[in-house]
Amino acid sequence: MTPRTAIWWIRRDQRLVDNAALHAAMIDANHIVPLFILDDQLLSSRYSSDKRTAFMFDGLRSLDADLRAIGGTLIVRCGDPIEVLRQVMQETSATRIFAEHDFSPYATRRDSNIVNQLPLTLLSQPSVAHPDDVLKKDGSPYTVFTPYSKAWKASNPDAPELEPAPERIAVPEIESHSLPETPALPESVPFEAGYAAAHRRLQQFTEGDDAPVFTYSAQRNRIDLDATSRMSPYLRFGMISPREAIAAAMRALDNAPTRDARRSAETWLNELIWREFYIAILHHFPHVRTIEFQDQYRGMNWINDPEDRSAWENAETGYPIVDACIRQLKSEGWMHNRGRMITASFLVKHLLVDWRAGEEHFMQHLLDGDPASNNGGWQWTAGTGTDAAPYFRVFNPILQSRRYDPYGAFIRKWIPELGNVPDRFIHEPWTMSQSDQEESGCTIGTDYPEPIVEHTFARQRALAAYKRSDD
DNA sequence: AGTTTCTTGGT
DNA sequence: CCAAGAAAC
Repeated sequence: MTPRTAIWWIRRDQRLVDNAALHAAMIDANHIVPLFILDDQLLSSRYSSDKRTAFMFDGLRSLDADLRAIGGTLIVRCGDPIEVLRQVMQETSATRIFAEHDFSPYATRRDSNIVNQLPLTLLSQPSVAHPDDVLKKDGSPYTVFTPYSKAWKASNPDAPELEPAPERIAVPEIESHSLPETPALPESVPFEAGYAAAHRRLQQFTEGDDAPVFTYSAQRNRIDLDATSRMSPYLRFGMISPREAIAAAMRALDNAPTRDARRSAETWLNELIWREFYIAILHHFPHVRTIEFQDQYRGMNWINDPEDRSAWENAETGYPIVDACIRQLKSEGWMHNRGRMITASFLVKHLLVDWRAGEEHFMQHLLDGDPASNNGGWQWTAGTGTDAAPYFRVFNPILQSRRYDPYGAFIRKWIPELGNVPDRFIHEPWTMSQSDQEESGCTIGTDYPEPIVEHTFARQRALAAYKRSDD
């Protein structure tokens, strides 16, 4: 058989199972170059993150192991993608390049340039529904989630069939750079990179009659429980295919033992569709990356006090739930979604710090940091986005804390200074009397900060600022 | 995917 | 006074 070589250009599809680009490459050719390009442009961006980069390198090492198990190896090169691709095509006589789409703005620019110069074929995913496939009747994109999700479900009624991993792969012997060992992923990060770990977590979340997905509706907001899927870091890098997650959600829908369980599975499926919604929003409205989707809020008078911003970033706001969530973010590289809403609302509304500052901080720490979802979430909280919360929805951090960390277990885990504070004060420790402070070994202002802003005042100030912009 | 305040109908 | 629901922010 004459050798025919194709490049599988790996980007956000770091897996062998259900990989459209790999599959297409293997139909086209009998020699495959599984190529990952270390792109300086991306690694040096101020939105990049040491933890996320370390997680990605771990994932690539895991992918390399998976490739070696079927007779191949991962090829790593550094440099400008188009130059690297040209060079590798020349070295291997590869005739075509296959990659999965990446709809984020930088990737779109990069790929449309390369498509014009090299035989690059882009395949479906990372979203199950291509952003151009779920549109209103008049051909315009949806900007409200519920109708979008209805159209999405109508065009994707059944669980997708997954493409299995290849059993063998033949990779030409060419030079490969080794991946940097540093920065290493800190021990405190509770995510193991790679497909095997992702698949295990997905199974644990969705399989069996007592699977967590069946109690998701009731428990997903409980910040003190491990009741969410935690799939986001894996989906971020395609360490598992979104189709596999969606297939699992649809299977759970079919297998749900009770009406309540079915509703729960539906809720989780909707979360996966939110991800697709925000990919589509960023694709159709790339300007949301820099400015507000709703133009009436483009002239907001943010206070942007640097001390407030740094108090928030350093978990020193004096609101235990906010500070605990920020500590979780920095330690685990992940934050519970309820925590994301609480901390984001606090920064944007209580402190009137521009949402872009929070977006950047999240990008610097989240393993799952993704331009589409992160921007969508921040604009949602700021009330400036598509289908966003109306501006007057200001979270009360004390109420949220009581409701979603009812025993204060999450707060105590992350803020040991408050470990002996009685339950009735754990959500607002500044209300302790002098003697309560002494008894619990926590003096407010010394062991744990005073609240940097008073809730009722902050709420009124936010409402006024938004109202001014709204008029 | 919210919170606060006002209104109503009960005691 | 209180609870529940409506209305406003």
